[in-house]
Amino acid sequence: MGGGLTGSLAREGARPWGPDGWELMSRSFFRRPATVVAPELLGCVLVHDDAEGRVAAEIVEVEAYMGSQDPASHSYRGRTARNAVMFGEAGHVYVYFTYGMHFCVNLVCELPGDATAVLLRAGWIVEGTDLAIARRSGGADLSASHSGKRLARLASGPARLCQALGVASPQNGADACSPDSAVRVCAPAGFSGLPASEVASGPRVGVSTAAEVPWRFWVAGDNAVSAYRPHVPRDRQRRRSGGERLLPGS
DNA sequence: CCGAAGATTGCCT
DNA sequence: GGCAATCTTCGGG
Repeated sequence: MGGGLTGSLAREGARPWGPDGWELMSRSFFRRPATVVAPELLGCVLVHDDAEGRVAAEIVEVEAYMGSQDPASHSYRGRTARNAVMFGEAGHVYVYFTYGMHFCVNLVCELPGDATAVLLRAGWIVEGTDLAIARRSGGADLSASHSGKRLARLASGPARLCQALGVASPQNGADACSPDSAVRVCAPAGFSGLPASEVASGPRVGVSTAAEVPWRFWVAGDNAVSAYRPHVPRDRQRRRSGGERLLPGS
């Protein structure tokens, strides 16, 4: 196949990512409910520039979080230091830290105070593949041996996407609609979302409340979309070093 | 391929 | 103190 680009495209017939024909998403695009914005972000490209270089990913899986109406949203119980960006201007990036080791990235929607957002769950790297691989493999240079399956996993999952793009706490609050921002979202000129036939939806992943609403959207058939895993409540929190054991005879 | 379990920090009850 | 919008490794099939 071609070979001019640094990354592969997720879909046949898509406009190739490059310097021409792509433009920044407008603020007004994000000033709508997250459930409307979310599916339209599929096919757009998230870009992050830093001292190491540029990595860009086509967005292929997202979830909407609906603020005070949505018990699964970080903003459901009001503003805190952590979620403050969600309560601000649309088009900004809300990055949060979770599970003691991972970052995830959202795009803020609607009007200030609404605190709705779209979580970016998976992407295809379309620029900066070598840097993305280096970041995901902890610095080891494994770029030679990369099958399509392994490439698909590079940014498949919200924390993998952030790691591949180098997005973390310093990027929290960045304005994705500003040409001067390190983090931006772009779309082909005139883009108004993928054809409905290419968009699938279903329940959100890893969410224990409001599991019934189909607010997860993905590019139908895309290899980088994580398989659906229903939420499983924890109860295996025991088991520290030091020999806790199950009761005998139960 | 699949399921189970550990890692590791900060937020919220 | 519990557990999270997760990922990885490891062991078995």
